[in-house]
Amino acid sequence: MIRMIQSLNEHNREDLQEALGKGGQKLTPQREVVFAVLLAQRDHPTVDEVFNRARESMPGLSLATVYNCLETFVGCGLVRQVNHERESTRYCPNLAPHAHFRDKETGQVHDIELPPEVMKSLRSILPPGFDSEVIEISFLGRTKANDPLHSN
Amino acid sequence: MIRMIQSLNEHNREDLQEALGKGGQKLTPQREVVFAVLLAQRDHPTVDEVFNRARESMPGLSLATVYNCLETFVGCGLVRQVNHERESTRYCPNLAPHAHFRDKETGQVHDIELPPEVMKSLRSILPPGFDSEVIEISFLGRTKANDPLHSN
DNA sequence: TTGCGGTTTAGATTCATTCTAACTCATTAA
DNA sequence: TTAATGAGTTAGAATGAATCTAAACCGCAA
Repeated sequence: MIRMIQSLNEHNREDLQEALGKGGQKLTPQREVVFAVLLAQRDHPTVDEVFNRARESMPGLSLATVYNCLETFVGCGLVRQVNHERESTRYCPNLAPHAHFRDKETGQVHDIELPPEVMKSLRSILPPGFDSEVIEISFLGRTKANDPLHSN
Repeated sequence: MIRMIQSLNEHNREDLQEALGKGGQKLTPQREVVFAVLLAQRDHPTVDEVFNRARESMPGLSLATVYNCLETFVGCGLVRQVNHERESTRYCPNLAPHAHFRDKETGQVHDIELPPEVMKSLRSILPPGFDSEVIEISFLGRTKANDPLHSN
């Protein structure tokens, strides 16, 4: 698939700048390109994938910078890390609470919406004294129909 | 803590032998020692931790063998891998369905029982066409009281 | 213009894990 | 008894994602 990496639109750039600002960080050209890559194709790319896509519009970009940018985004709460077993970390700009479904065959990662009731029932299984900030839920399996609505 | 690594009791050795046999694998002295280490202290050790504990009773044991043994156990369904972020894989002989709670401060991993209703409600959030074999749930947070009942 | 701090960069380093090839050892075949 | 087979074990090399390091860069304030 040929895909032009356009820069961020006005709205997204403002969001990015604001979130970075709150975390005491600046908006740089590199950060803008890396963020644009994440928004352009929401397929949970690895750092290498982000790197390769970003270099299409910014050839001088270095891998270390992509690591730095993504770490900064995570620190500012703009982006979530997704880990499966010990494979390369993937990145996802979907901030709504959601689980991940990993297709055993294709390796593709799909977002699964998490209704509040389910979150609540999960929190309820913690014994007293256990205080959880983050809950990670991941499914591993197969997708029979490739529902395009959920294949991001 | 000083801890003697005893070998397996009759009952556990039989279980191990049977499970290995079903997977077309043999019971070897190394596998017995590694399995005994997992049963002796259910604290989700890393490979290195297993290695160090196992060498107390079998000094010639090699790290590669520990990797091999643990992989064999996982293949035979005797043991589960536990991953958190991209830290070293940990191993756990608790086969009942359970989630993991990771203490942000100590790094300790606690098993959290998973009632069938919760499993069901989780399965129900998958859109049609998504068929999941494995569900991994992990909490990250703090434990206020160090409840000894759950600190394995 | 100079200095400063944060950012970017290339390359080196780390470290868990996997791979490789030699070796051991029990069992089977000759 | 000996040879052959094959799974398991071993030490060390190789891999690869991620981190570290030190130099270069850049916008900005003094």
